[in-house]
Amino acid sequence: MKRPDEKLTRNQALVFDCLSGSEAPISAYTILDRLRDQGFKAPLQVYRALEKLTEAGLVHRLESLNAYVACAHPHQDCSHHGMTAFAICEGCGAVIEFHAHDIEDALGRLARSKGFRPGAMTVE
Amino acid sequence: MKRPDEKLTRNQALVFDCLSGSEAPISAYTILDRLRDQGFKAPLQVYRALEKLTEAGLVHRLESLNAYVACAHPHQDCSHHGMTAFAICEGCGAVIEFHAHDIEDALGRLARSKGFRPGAMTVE
DNA sequence: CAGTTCGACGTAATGTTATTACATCAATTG
DNA sequence: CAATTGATGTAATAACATTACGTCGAACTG
Repeated sequence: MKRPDEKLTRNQALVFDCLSGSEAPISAYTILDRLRDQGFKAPLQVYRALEKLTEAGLVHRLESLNAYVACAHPHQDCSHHGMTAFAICEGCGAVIEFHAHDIEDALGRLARSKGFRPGAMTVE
Repeated sequence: MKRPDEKLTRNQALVFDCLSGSEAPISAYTILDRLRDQGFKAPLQVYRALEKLTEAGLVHRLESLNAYVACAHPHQDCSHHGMTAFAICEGCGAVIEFHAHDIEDALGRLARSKGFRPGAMTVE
């Protein structure tokens, strides 16, 4: 998997590679454990990296799992895509990521009709 | 708010009433604190009740908040409704719960087209 | 260059959310 | 009655996440 490491710091790159190399979503503490050999010692090192990567659209958080996954198409900028939806296999943990603009629009309209201004959307 | 307490045990009824009486979603530990006067002492008392109430469709878990909320229309049986979607105010925490069958169907079709058989859906 | 600011980092401690393990008790049922 | 089942009580622990505080180095600014 390609890694757009242009502006990534060392910690961010390590976390991103760890996620990219994982078949299924993994938790922050799993990442921590896997990066102990690279010098990681504290959760914060992972969480700080995850925060930046998520902001950059390179990583997504799966709310229903408390786990993280590398973006399936990091060349595009997911952070500009509005909603990202995930299909998650309850058996093996495999994740399919997709963008459905029609669904996003429909949800946005529904929310607005209730007086909400859509910020983030979670669809899993 | 009406409470369909037919088959609820004491603990389940207490937890349900606590959620029903709350404006915004609250965490399991907040529930625990609010029920200390009623004899609650351990997280498990809350989690066990939440599990049953959720199964019964009387309570929903908001994955993005790690919090719980009473069902907005417990007379219907949400557990038979497939997807339940939530609009959550980032400012005040107010929640609107709604069912959107067209969106549910569209998501289901998308998931199936990727080889998934839809189990649970989270839309927030 | 000196001084300042700012972002990333290191470390420790703590806070929050959820589960496991094990014992008890009451109601049902064969 | 014996056996099973489901709800409960209590304690301990696991899993996930944040706060607090100090250091360092790069980039800007005078």
